[in-house]
Amino acid sequence: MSTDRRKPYPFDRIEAKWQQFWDTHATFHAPNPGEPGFDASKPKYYVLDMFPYPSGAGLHVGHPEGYTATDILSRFKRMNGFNVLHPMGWDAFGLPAEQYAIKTGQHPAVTTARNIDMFRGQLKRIGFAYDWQREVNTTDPGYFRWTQWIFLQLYHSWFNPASNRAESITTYPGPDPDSVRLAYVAEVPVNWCPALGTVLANEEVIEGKSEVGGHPVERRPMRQWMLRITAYADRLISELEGLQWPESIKLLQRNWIGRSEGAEVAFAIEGTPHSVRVFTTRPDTLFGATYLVLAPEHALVSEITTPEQHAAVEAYQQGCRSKSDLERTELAKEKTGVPTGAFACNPVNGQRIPVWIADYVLTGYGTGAIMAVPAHDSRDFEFATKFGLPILQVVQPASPDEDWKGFTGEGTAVHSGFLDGLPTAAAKKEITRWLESRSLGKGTIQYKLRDWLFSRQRYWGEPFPIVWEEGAHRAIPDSELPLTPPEIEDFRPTGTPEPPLSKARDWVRYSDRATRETNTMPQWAGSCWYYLRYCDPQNSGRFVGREAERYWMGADAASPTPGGVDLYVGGTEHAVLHLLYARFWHKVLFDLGHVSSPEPFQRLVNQGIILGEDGQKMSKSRGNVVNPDDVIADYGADAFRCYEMFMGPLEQMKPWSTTGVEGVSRFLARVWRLAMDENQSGEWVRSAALAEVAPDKAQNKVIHATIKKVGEDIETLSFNTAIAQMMIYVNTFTSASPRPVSAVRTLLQLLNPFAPHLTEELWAQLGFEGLVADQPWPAYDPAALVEDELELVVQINGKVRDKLLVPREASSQQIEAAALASPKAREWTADKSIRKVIVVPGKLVNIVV
RNA sequence: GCCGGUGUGGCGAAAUGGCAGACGCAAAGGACUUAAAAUCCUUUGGGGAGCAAUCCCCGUGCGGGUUCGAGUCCCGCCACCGGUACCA
Repeated sequence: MSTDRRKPYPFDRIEAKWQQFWDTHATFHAPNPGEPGFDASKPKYYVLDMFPYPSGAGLHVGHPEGYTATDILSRFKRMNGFNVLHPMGWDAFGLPAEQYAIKTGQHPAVTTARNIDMFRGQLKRIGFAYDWQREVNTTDPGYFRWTQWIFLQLYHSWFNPASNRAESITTYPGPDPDSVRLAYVAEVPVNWCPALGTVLANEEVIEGKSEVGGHPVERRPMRQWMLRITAYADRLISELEGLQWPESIKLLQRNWIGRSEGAEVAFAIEGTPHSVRVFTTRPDTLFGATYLVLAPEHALVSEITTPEQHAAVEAYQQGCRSKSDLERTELAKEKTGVPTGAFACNPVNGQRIPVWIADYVLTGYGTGAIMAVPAHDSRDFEFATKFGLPILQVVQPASPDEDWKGFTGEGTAVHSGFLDGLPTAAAKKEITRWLESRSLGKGTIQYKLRDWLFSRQRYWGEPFPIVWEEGAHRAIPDSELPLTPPEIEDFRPTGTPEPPLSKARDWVRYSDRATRETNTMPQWAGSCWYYLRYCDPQNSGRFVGREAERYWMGADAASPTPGGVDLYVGGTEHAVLHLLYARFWHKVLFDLGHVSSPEPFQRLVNQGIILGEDGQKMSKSRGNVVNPDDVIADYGADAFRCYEMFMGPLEQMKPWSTTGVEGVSRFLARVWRLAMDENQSGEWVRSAALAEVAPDKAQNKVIHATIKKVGEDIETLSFNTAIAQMMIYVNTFTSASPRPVSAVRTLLQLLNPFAPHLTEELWAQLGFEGLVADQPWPAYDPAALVEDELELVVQINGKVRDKLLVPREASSQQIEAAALASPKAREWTADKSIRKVIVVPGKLVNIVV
C-alpha cells in the first residue's frame, strides 16, 4: 500500500535525515543547572507525558496523541526562551512481560529490552523532541535501587497527627513503632486472584474481577505489605484544591477517598459486657434507630448471638464466606440477614432494639456495624420492610407534601426529644455534643479509602529491601541497594500465596538466621516517582540531586503555583490509581524534606480516546486498529502529528479518518510547494514565485493574525484551530506571485512545533541560518490587525438585514446614523417606529422596531 | 440509582452573549492531461421566489425562560458515552 505511491512531497527522505540530525547533535538536550550550556537566565518549563508500558504490541495511535500535544508545547516553549524538560521513559515492570516469559521461557528482561527498543524506534520516527539522555527504565537496577530506597523512606517514617505530616520513625514516642510505620505488614482480607496467582489492590479489581485479564478475585486474609495512604486522606483531598486539573478528575479522587463526617455511637448489648460501636453520618436520626446491623464477619457476632439463633447465624455467616465478592454484588438486589437474638439499648432513649447481621453492612468500612434508621435510609428502609421491623420518622422534610418514607434528605428533627425542632445540621452538632459529654460517642470522620496493598506474588517487580528474622522484619542497609531479583528458571506463580522468589533458596537466605522478603512491589511503584528521576536520571548518589530537583520541580518565581511538573498529559484511566499513588509518595518525600513542592503535577490534561474508523473502540478483534508505523510510511510523521492534532479538541473522544490524514498531508504538501517547484526532470528546486518583496496589507494582516492565534492556541492546547489558521495562511499565499520570502519564513517558524521535519528542511533549502527550532517565536504587530474600515452588521430585531462599511474611528452616533440610513434598514423600518438602537462598536447595530 | 461528559451540515469540527457552520473531509461540476493520478478553480445546511444580481423563510437534541440579541446564560426534559455502585 505504501510502496509505489507517489509522495506529494519527499517526506520519506527528509524525516529520517532530521531525526538523525537531532539525535547526533542532541538538539533537544536540556542541561541541568551546573552543566555546560545551562542558561540560568531562562525560566523553566517541565512538560511530562505518562510514560508507556512497552508492550509487545508496540505503539498504537492513542499514545502519540498526548505525546504530540506535549511535543508541540515543549518546542513552542523552547522557542519562547524557556529551558524545557521534556523526557520519556519506560514503565517496564508488569504482568504481561512475565506472562510472556512463562509462555516462552524467555527472561522478562530480554523481552522488555526488545520491546523498549521497538517503542523507542517508533517514538523517534514521529520526531519527538525528547531529551533522550534522560530516558529512564523502571526495571533498570540504577532506577529501582531508588524505588527501593523510597520504600525504605516510608518504612522508616510515621505520620504524626500532631504535625499532620510524615516524620522519621525515631520521633514516634509510643512503644511499638511497627504499628505506625507508613509501610507495614498486616494480616488483612485481600483480593486474591487464583488465576494470576497474586493479590491485587482494590483499585485493580473491577466488579469482582481482575483489571488485568478479567479473572475472578476472592477475598481471603493474608499477611501483606501495606502503605498507610489513609494517613494522607485529608491532605490528598484538601490539596487538590489549588491544582489545575479537570474538575471531573478531582471529583473522581474525592469520591474515591470518600470523606464522610459523622459520629461513632456505642450501643450496649443487653445482658453482656459488650457494646457495639457504629458509625453514622446522620447522628441526628439516632432517635429513629430501630435496630442494629453487624457485618457477618464482625468480631462480636459470636459473642452476642443467643443460643436459639446460633445455628441460623452460623449458617448465614457460612453462606457469606463462600460467596465471592462478585456473587455478593450480583445478589445484592434482595436484602438478606438474620437476627442474632441479642438486643441493644439505644443510648439516647433507652429503647430496646434487636441486633441483626446482614451482608449489606460491610466489614471494611467504618466499624463494620450500623444503627438502622429505616425512615431515613433507603437500604435500612428496604431491609425493615422485608423483615417487618419498625420504621420511625424523626426528620420532617421542608416541603410538607413530600413522602417522608425513605426520606433521606435534610429537614427538621421530630419525635427526637431534645432535638425536636432543630434543622438537620444543628441537630447533628447537638446530638454529637450530647454523646461526647456522656462518653457514649464522638464526632468522627470516615474514609472509603483503604490502605494500599503493596505486595505482589510476582517475579517481575522490585524485591522488597527487607529481611525477616524470628518473625520480625527489618530494612537492609542502603549500601545493599539495589537489591536485584534472583536469576530463576521458572517464573510461574506457585499457585499458592507463596511468591516465585521463594524458589530461589540461595537468594532468600540472607544470613544464618535471616531470610529475605519474597514478595515484590506492584507495577505502580516505579511510576510513583519517575517524573523526579527525569530531573537527574544518572545520579548514583541520590534519587534526584537537590539542585536539579529544586530547579525543575521547584516553584517558579514567575508563576503563582507552588511548583511541580508544569503540564502533565495522559489518559483518564489513571485518574484514581497512578495519580493518587504518586501524590501520596510525593507528599511523603515532601514531608521528609526530599522534594520542594507539596504536589507533583500542577496542571493535568487528559487526552481523549481515539476510536477506530468505524467509531468503535480500537481492538484487535474488531480489526479497526490503526498502526502509527503504517500511517507514517504512507503520509509521513509530520502528517501523522498534524492529523492527530487537527482531528478535534485534545480532550475529546474522536474517530480516526484516513481521508482526514490525506487532507492534512495535502496541506503540508502545499506548504512544501510554497517554497519549492518541481522542475522538468522531477527534481524539487526553489520556487520561482519567491521574491524579496514585502507582503501587501491584506497578506500582512493574515500573517500577524496567524502569529497571534497560533501562539494563543498552543498555550490553551487548541491545536486543531491553530492548524486551521495556518491553512488559511497557506491558502492566502498559494496563489500569491510574487510570493514574499518573509511570509514563508514566518510560516516555517509557526509550523515548526507541529511539522518539525518539513519546516527544518525548507528552512535549510531556503538558505536561512541555523535551525528553525532555535529561532525565537515570532512576535505579532497589533497594528497590522487593525482595519481602516470595519464591516458592521445591521440587524433589525436581531436579524441580519444589511452590512455597513464604516471608518475605524466612527463614533457610535455616526454608526447609528449610517445604519438607519442604509437602504435595507429604511425598507424594514418603513412604516414602523424605531423603539431602540443598540450599537456594539466594531461589531453591529441592532435596530428594534 | 448516583456522579461526570457530550448532543451543531453527509462526516471531523469552529464560533469573548453579537453575521451559525471557520478549517478540513466527502460529494458534484470545471481546467490541465491521449487518459488516469496529482494539482488548480467553482459549488455544497434545508426549503422557497426570481431571467438575473439578489431576496425571503426555517435551522445548533426537545420544551420553556432571561435578553435588543442565545449554539453560548437560567429552569425542566430526552438521548448517547464514560465512571461508580449497599461506603451507613
